[in-house]
Amino acid sequence: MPEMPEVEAVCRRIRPEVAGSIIRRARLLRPGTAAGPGAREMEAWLEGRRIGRVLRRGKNILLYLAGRPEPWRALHVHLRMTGNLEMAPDARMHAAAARMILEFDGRRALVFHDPRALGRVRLMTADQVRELSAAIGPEPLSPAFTAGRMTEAARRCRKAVKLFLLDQTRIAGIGNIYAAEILFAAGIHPGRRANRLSAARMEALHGAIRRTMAEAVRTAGAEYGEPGRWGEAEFALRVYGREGEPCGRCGARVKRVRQGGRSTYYCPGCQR
DNA sequence: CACAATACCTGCTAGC
DNA sequence: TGCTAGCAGGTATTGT
Repeated sequence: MPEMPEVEAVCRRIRPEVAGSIIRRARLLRPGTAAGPGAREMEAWLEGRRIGRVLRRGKNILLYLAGRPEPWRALHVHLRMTGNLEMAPDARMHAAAARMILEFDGRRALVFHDPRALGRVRLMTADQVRELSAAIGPEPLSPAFTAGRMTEAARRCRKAVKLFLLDQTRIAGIGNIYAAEILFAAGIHPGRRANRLSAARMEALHGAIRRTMAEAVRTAGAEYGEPGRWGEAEFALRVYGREGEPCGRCGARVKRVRQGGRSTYYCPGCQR
């Protein structure tokens, strides 16, 4: 489910409780959830560690763990489609979909919950964290993400612009919903080739990415008093999930097409 | 290399 | 009511 704005909201929500806490006990409740080396090994390394910073890069969550005497590591969490991280007041109280539990002092725990079990956790060395970050494109809300830099990336991509937006190596954090909303905001047809957009459209696309993602971060964050909800109620979706409904701007029926095996929604009147 | 298709999982719902 | 096909906000892997 979560795209960058929802992942950011998860980080903001758990950070005050998690940062500075010591992991008394780590439990991986499903073998496949731990990517790479064994789950038992990972649990053993985690126990007794203090969590430092809680950072996000694209859709990736990194919980930094003090090493001493060995070098620090980070617990990398990817929520994929249905994952979520939540604080539980009591580690014994968790749903069937709990995949990892990090128990802190006095029963408090951070629970990785993931019904569909596509999410992954992995212990990373400093080098692996650097590699991960280097493999991902710029954060859309960072100063580094300029119209110029985006245009350069797009010029090298012959795919449909919708698929360009979803490619994490080019821009970090955009997913299926916001890609559709961004293209609606920019007035660009999702099937246009990324490398063939005019300079004016590159500017429009860049602006739409920044505005849409900024708005989504605000709305996803605003809603986070309510655990388990993903911000869909606050952010006004104009095309996503609205197949057959009239476009709020021009009245044409919203269309759904398949791109890269996934649904794309767009307004044939507004997006050319 | 770039790109497309498929695999990975479970749960929900629209339609019969 | 009960079944099933189709779909779900992501990405690693495999194939062309």
